[in-house]
Amino acid sequence: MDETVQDWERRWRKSVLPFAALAALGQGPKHGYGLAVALRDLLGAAAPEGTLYPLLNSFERDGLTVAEWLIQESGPARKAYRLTQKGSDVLQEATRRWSAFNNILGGHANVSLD
Amino acid sequence: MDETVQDWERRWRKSVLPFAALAALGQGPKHGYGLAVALRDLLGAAAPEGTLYPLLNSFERDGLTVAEWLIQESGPARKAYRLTQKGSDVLQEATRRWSAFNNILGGHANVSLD
DNA sequence: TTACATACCTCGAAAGTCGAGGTATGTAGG
DNA sequence: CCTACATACCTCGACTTTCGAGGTATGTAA
Repeated sequence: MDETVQDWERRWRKSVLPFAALAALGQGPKHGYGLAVALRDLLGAAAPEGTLYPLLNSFERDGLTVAEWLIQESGPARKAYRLTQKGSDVLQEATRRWSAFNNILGGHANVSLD
Repeated sequence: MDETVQDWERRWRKSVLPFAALAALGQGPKHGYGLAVALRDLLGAAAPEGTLYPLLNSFERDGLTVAEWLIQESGPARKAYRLTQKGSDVLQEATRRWSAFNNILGGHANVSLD
């Protein structure tokens, strides 16, 4: 809201981006640019491409996604990323943890995150 | 749960730690070691000291906390960190965003984070 | 032909992470 | 007395991550 919090935009984005990207991919395969657009809608702020593409590479490196080149009749080729089973598992676990920590933040501090 | 998710322990900790630390300080002033213990209870995993102390320094740098040395009659001196008004504001905003994104993860995807 | 949207990427400086190690005090056990 | 452990702080350096800037290319609309 006010500029007090502005300094934390960066930190917030850092924290939320990997999970937001995973969640967006969980709704169906997406290519880099399409994911950037989806994240802009989801988070209200653009994810820098210099962050997004290395992040997608790390997803592949960790076996969370597989990528496939889609050649179009018109326009540049697209590299589409699809969640693997492992990617789905991680997303589900991340969702569980996010929710658990949300309860802690909300004051129900007797919830464990183990 | 299983080892599939194990790789994401590090990423999860990275994401959650700044907020968990801020939330823990929101329940009252703490010194570094005490915060480490509180976080171990809260997150079920120890925050490395090599991460925690630089993080606390960044809190001070950003004006989220003020520190005060407490000399004890017995035992080593403690450096206690207390949230500033700005720190409180940031914690409140972070809590709001965490919750909003939790709704998105939970499937209520029409919630905005702006 | 200028501009913008789509679509990919790299580079390099800056920032952050974190295991290892260092310093010091107090307590408990052998 | 020596060892070990808990408390309590910190730095160092290798590593990873971030991200603004820049580069390449296609298609559309003014």
